Amino acid sequence: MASRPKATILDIAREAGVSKSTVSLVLQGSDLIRPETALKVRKAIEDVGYVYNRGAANLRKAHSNVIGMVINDLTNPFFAEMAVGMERVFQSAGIVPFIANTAENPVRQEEVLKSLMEQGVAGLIVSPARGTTPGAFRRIEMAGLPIVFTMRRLPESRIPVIAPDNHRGAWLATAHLIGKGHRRLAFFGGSSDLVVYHERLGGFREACEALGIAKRDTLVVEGETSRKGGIACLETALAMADPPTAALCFNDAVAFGVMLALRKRGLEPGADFAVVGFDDVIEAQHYMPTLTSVAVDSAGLGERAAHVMLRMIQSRTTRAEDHIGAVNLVVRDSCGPHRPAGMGDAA
Amino acid sequence: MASRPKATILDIAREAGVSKSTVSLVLQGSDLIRPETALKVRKAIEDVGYVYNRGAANLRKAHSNVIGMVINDLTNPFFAEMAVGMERVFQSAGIVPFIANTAENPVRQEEVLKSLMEQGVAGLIVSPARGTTPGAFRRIEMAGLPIVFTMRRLPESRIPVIAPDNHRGAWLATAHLIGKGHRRLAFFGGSSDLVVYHERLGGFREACEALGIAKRDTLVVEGETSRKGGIACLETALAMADPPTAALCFNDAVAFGVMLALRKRGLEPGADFAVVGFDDVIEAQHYMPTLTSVAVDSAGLGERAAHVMLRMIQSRTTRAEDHIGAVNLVVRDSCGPHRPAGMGDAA
DNA sequence: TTGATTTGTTGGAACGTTCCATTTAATAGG
DNA sequence: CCTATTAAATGGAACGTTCCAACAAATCAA
Repeated sequence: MASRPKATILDIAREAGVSKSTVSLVLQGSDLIRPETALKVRKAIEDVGYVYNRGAANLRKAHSNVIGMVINDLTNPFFAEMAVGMERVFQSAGIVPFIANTAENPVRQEEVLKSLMEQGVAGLIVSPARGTTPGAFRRIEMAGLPIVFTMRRLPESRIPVIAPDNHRGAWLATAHLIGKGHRRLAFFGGSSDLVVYHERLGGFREACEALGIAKRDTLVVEGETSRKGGIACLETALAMADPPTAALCFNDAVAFGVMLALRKRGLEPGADFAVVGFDDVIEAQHYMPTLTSVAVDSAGLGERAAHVMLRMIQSRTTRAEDHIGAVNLVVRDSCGPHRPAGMGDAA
Repeated sequence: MASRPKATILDIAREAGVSKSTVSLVLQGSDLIRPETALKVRKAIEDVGYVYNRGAANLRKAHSNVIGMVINDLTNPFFAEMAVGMERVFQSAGIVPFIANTAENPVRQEEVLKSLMEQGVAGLIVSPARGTTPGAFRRIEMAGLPIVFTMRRLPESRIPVIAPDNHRGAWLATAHLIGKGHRRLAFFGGSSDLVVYHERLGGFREACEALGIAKRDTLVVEGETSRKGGIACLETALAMADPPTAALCFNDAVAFGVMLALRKRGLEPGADFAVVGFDDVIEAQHYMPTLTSVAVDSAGLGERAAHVMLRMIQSRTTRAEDHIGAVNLVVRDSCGPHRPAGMGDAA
């Protein structure tokens, strides 16, 4: 039913008794058209139920108003927060972000990128899936399409990156744990095929060294970056001879998993074992106990990425500087009481 | 830099020494082409860094392989879970879903829908923003574009809906609370401009009536469908003369807010006040206490929606039947231990 | 040999826009 | 009254694909 053969600009022209060029001008809001004519045209547009065909338009002007946002894990609230930040700035620039999920699957990522490019997006904001091959973005770069990475960076690539200061964040968190008196520390979750992993782990290691924790009192357990991964990490750690008493987790999801596993063993997070997360997703302040975490300002990073992208599009360049976002440690309850509450920040 | 004037099918033809028609055939994987020719062409494609222009193609065949998914709140994990379900089925059908967020803003929704249509999507899966005007989808229907609603339905619309059995879910949850011995019940969160709200509230009311709770022992507090909304609802309720001892919440986010607010007042969710959520997002099983909630099988609903959409596209119809998904109550700890515990004395 | 058939390949006309160059109409200057 | 100037509207040639009708070469039937 319905499905008449789709109105075009010519149908409108006929309906309004003008030429297609006039209609086109009206559609673009040109002031070369007499207001009354424009009105007549707009009415016709409404009448025939016209929908603009951007594909056809792009054929001539190649100036799409959509950018693609490719995310490795949509179910991580972190990315949703970031997306919201981006949308804020894109909206006011009249451009629409389409989001696509790769579910951490490089093959899927390839498909999604292909589709987005074919669709003629003006730019790409990507958080690459784990295991992305180095050459995966060559075609996009060759096409001269603006692209920025968020959160993750690829080993050799020259593509600009917007990411938090992972090194410093990990350093701060580790120092906090040591300041609490812990002497046997662990780093939980993540895997070494991620550059971020090395950054965070590096911060952890340096802080340990600088603050006098011997390397042999330090434990690193790789694992999935999810609650499940966190649970597994804790199990592994507690099975060791001289188990750690505190852990910095690769991200909040892992931290939640760790706390969960502690509870299941009858241990109290904070009192019996200190845990710090990374990302400071909204849930962090709602957990029991509330989670001390490295806040990375996800929405802010999203906004920043969007701005960088806009600038790249405007100046039609494919280069831009990296941007390392400030981080700060939000101290809550998951590392035990830190003095009488009162001037705490855990809101 | 870079940005050579973009290779087209003709450049490939020249490079490979064949005609553009041949290239086109190769791109479509036609078996009318001699394998060695195809190989030659594919090599040329690689060499010139060609990217297919789907806009141009659609000009002729109008057969896009993307569908748009428009959701009202990307930060609600519920939708992420649903999106993942959809993606699963779409992927195997070779179609790519693009997700766009409306942030519960009808104006934004309008823009997003417009953009998606202009882009020539093959169909639309929409969870309408609150306050969507009745006519918002007229143009889409006029265009004969397949569209299905998820989760929410519009008052008068004939657009097919995929949603959980809200009425029954609320009924079950309410019955559970009453079975626990509660006699003064509240319904927290949501607002009456949502059809879902009336469905859930309806289930709540009917259960109360059927199980002998007088209407005056029943409290309904509208509010935002977020943690913040939940907090506000609880404050309001506890300020009443004869406060309720249990609440069914519009969704899990509200329930989390309520539990939070209880804690802040020194009350223990489950023991001092029972709360039930709706949606059963993953977090529900990780909270302290774990949240009793109505599981709606979000991923399953996503899959179902995707299937319906595929069928609509194939049979090029714009009609389909509603689908009401089964629900079931997942009992956890937020309503207290299983014995008919002490009620009464709140606040 | 000749015509018919099959197998690969190809030119050209769409598709719905934009935009340049032009035309037409109206206004002003002399 | 004629010519410049300005304002408003227009025709037509792109843009990068698909697909139909047509073609050439090779194979087959007689």
